[in-house]
Amino acid sequence: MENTTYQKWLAQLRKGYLELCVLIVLQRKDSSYGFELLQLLGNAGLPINEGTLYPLLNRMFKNGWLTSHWVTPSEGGHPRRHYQLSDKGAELLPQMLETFQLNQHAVDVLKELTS
Amino acid sequence: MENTTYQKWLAQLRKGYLELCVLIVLQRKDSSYGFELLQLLGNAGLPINEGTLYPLLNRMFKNGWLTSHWVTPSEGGHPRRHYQLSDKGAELLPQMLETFQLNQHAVDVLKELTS
DNA sequence: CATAATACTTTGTATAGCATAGTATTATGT
DNA sequence: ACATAATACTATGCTATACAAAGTATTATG
Repeated sequence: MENTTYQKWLAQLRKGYLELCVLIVLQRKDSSYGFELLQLLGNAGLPINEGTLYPLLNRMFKNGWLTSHWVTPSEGGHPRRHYQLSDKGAELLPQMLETFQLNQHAVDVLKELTS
Repeated sequence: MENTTYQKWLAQLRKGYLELCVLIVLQRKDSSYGFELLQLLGNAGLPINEGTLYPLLNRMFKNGWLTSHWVTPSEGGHPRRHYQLSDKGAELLPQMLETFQLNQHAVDVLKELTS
């Protein structure tokens, strides 16, 4: 239990960050769906909870950052809810990336501080 | 109001991140207090709300990441609550920095994805 | 025919950033 | 002497998100 507060901190650090990651993937892949993103991000070193991703996709859709449609796979299987970047999402992504990189830069600046 | 959801996202992205920044500053400066951190981070491009920073310092103290003592400035002025890195905080900081940089790396990996 | 895998939904909990208001002391200008 | 600004910290209420856990439904497998 030694690093419980660290684990809690980790969950906080992921706020906002996960949305950025989803936007990046959807820009690269054109279209994807929840279960695939779950595996894709997991394989990229970002294991993400079902109960995190699905509500997150829903929020991003409601915010107008994504468009969505249901797809029934021709090869059979459970219907999938596919998501794509909307115009708004495509406009937002570079802003978010810039902010993310500015944060990275600020950390580097602070590390140069002298007492 | 066009980017209200972007502003909300920004607030989310700072979660966890601000704590990391405070830890970095305290490692470099040995000791600091709320009002000074407010200005220091502001000057480094991270304007931070009073109502964000003071509770944040309190939480970090309660988590055992910081030690604290009150200082009455010899030159006069309002008493200041000084904070320093605790052993636990000093142990946590490199872990957090690594996580933060891994996140940066994951973003770079995702940007290399091909459809 | 039971089980696992695929795929999405819903509910409840904890936490953090922020806005706002409040308290208190010292310095400054007239 | 007195109002105002600057310094410095505290407290309250709101909103939003990550996660755990449980639930629903379909298809594939042994």
